[in-house]
Amino acid sequence: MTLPRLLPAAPGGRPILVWARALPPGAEKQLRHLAAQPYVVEHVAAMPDLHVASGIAVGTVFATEHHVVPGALGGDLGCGVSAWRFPLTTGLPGRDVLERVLSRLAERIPVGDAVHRGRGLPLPDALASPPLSTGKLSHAWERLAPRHLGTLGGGNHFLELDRDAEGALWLLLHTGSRGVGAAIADHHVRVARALGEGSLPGLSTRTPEGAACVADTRWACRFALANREAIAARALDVLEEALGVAADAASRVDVHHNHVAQEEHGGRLLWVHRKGAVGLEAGQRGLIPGSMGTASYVVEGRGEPRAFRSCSHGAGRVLSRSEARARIRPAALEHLLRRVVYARERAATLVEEAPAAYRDITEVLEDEADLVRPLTRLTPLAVLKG
DNA sequence: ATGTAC
Repeated sequence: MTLPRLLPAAPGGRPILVWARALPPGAEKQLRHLAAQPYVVEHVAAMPDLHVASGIAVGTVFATEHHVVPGALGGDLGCGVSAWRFPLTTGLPGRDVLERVLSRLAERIPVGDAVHRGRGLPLPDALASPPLSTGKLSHAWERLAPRHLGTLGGGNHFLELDRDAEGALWLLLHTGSRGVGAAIADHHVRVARALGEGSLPGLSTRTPEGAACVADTRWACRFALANREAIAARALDVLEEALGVAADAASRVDVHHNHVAQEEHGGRLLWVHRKGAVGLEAGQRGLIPGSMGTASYVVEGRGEPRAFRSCSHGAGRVLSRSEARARIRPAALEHLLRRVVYARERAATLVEEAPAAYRDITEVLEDEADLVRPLTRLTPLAVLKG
C-alpha cells in the first residue's frame, strides 16, 4: 500500500492524509469530524500510531490560521520524551548493576502517584510564578509545581535504560507537565466549551481567551521540559555514580508531542496542533519510543510538508487498557520481558502497557518512512514504569 | 494524564 492514503474532502470540509496502514474505524470518524470544522486549513494529517482518544484521535496533526483548539492537544500538555547517551567505555552494566541502579532511581525519583512531600522543592526562578491567565491557575501552579517538578507520573510515562547497536548505554524518559499542565488544559477546554461553537470548539487567537490559552499552554510545555530535565539530572547522577562515567551532554534529544505551535507552512504562518505527534524540522533529531520491552528509535526528521513536518510519537495503542487487562496474561508479559530488569511483581497491572497492547514499532516506522529516517535502534535493559 | 469534583 502506498502511503499517505487520501480521504477526499467532504463538502465544506478538508481532505485527510493518513500515514497508517491500519485506520481504526473510530479514529477515522474522529478525523472526519475534525476535518469538517471551519477553522481547519489545508488538510488533516494522521500519523501511523493513530488511535481513538477523547475528542480527537492520538496521532492527529492539523493547522489553523488563527484558532487554538484546546481539546485537540491532549490533557498532558508538553508531554514528551528525552534521551541521553553514555560514552562507550568498559561495556554495558550487568543484571546485578542494573537492578541496583533501578532501585536507586526509584528511591530518588517519585514515580506513579508519588510527589515530593510537604511544600516540595524550590522552583527555579524562571518557573517560580509565571504570568498565567487566571488567579485559580496561578494558585494551582504555586501549590502543585514545587511538589511535581522532577516526578515521573503514571500511565505510559517511563524511565528506561537502553543499549544501541554499538553497545552504548542510553537513558530514555517519557513524562509531561503533571498536575499543572492538566489544570491548564482543563481550564481552557472549559473556556472553549463555553465560548466556542460546535463539538470541537476553537478559540480565536485574536481574542483574549485564545491568546491566554496559547500563553498558558506554553508555560505548561516549559514545565514539562523542566520536569524532564529535573528527572534526568537525578537519573544521570545515579548512573554516573554507578558507571564512573558521565553522559555525553551533546547527545541529548528532547521532543514534545502534545502542543500547539506557530509555524510556517507553504508560505503561511499557521497554528499547528499536534496531539500525540512530534514536529521535526528536516535533519532534526527526534525520539519514537516503542512499547515497554520493545525497541525505541532515535530518528531524523525529513521535513515532509504534507505532514506539517511531523511524525508519530510512539507505537500507538491497539487495545484499550481494559481490553489489555482482559486479554493479555501476566505470564506472557513476563516471558517477553525475561531479559529486562523491571518490577516483575507488578506484571498483573503492567499488562496494560504490554507490547501486545501496542502496534509493532517497526511497522510504524515503515508507515512513516517518508516522514522520518531511523538513526539508532535502542533496546531496553531496565524499565521504571509510572 | 491528572486533580478534583461528584
